[in-house]
Amino acid sequence: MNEKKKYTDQQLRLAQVAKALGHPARIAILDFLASLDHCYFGDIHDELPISKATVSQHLKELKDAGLIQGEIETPKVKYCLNRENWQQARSVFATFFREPSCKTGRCK
Amino acid sequence: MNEKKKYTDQQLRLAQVAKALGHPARIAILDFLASLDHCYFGDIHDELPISKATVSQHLKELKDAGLIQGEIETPKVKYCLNRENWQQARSVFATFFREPSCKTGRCK
DNA sequence: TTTATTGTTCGTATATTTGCGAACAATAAA
DNA sequence: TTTATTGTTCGCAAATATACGAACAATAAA
Repeated sequence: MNEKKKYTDQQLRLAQVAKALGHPARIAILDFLASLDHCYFGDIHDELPISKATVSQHLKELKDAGLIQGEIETPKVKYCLNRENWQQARSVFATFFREPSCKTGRCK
Repeated sequence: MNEKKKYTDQQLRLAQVAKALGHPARIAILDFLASLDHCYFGDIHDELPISKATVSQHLKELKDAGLIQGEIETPKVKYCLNRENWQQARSVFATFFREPSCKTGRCK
């Protein structure tokens, strides 16, 4: 048994999402995906100054964090935001930055 | 000269802050600091399941990201949020999660 | 069948992150 | 002076992250 507290689920999820956002390439990908309904791998690659292998890797991380989803449309791969988890992330951050008194009390 | 775009300052700053938030210990530290006006190193260490050397390291990262500030009050060290940068971070995230149409247009 | 297109995966190199104990610094107390 | 308190810094080990070229898979086109 540990003597000190571990982290809450909220803290773990927030850290997980923040980590996924912790690279400019991934931010650029999300900015891009948020600006349209969907697009293909090549479109994303064209937006970024890195190799396709690296883009693919960043996309995988975003997918693992639940922020985006990909779907094969042979011969292309279609990507889009996972809008549901995107809103969840938004709310997790909003809560984090909210005044502490609002988290516990009667703050709308 | 690079052929493809680099990242915008906004994207770089957001990634930098997100990276600083990308570990549960640092989230826990910020949650704690946000809940009070200030506190001392020992108080933070008591909240976390990690060694003081590691706590000190996490604090340094948060300080480097501009999210907190420390001040020596011999023999203790007082820590608190950097409220100004905290609000800036809040707004950078809020913008990021905002609908794209709101970023360019006439959205309040 | 051969060739082209579109991405993913593999293998590898390098850099960064995380974590800890030990040593250290600065001051105060005994 | 010696001892205790409070944190930081150093040195190191192990784990992750970042990046890329090459190889590969799946399909479509020639």
